[in-house]
Amino acid sequence: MKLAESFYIGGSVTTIAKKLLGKILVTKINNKVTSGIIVETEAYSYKERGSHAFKGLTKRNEVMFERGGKAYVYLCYGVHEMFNVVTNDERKAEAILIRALEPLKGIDIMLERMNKNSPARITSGPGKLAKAMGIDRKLNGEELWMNKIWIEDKGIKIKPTDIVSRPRIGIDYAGEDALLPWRFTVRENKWISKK
DNA sequence: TAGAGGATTGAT
DNA sequence: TCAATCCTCTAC
Repeated sequence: MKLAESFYIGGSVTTIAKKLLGKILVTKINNKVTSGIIVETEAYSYKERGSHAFKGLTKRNEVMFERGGKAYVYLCYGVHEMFNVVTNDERKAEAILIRALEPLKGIDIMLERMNKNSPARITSGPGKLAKAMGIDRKLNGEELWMNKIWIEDKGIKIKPTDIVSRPRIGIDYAGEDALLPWRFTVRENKWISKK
């Protein structure tokens, strides 16, 4: 079952970021289906400096200001596409960066996209999982209950005690907001990014 | 219209 | 530790 629009509305962005752990992200790009269990997320809000939305609406981040349940995809460092899930109501710009997956379906397709022979760590990082899943900026603004990219409510059950909270990665410019423990991972999962 | 820099990655 | 690489955003 695809998660409905209501999943993405009406909870704090950190609560939804935690609820996304264990869910399944699925893409169908050029008729190729790939999927993976979400094992790492980061929450971003217009209220804090770590977020693209902090300084207000721009052409790049306008999807963040729309109603929750859409994909926000942008180019980072001119090299990598990043996939985010937009949450909550219009104007309350919040989004969740999907940072790591445990591959499920279409692993052969992922290997081909990544030019790799082994699936080890193939989706352990936001840039890598976007590429492996075939996600690019053409999906920016796409609703997550249509037929290109969606999230399913099965996967694995994550107990609250199995969720680890830490500061987010790569946002030193955010000052003390960089210390917010808004990065969530499944405890001891081998697919999470970095160390 | 120019200049700076980034929610990363992989190689050195 | 560092380069790749291309937008976006800001300031002039």
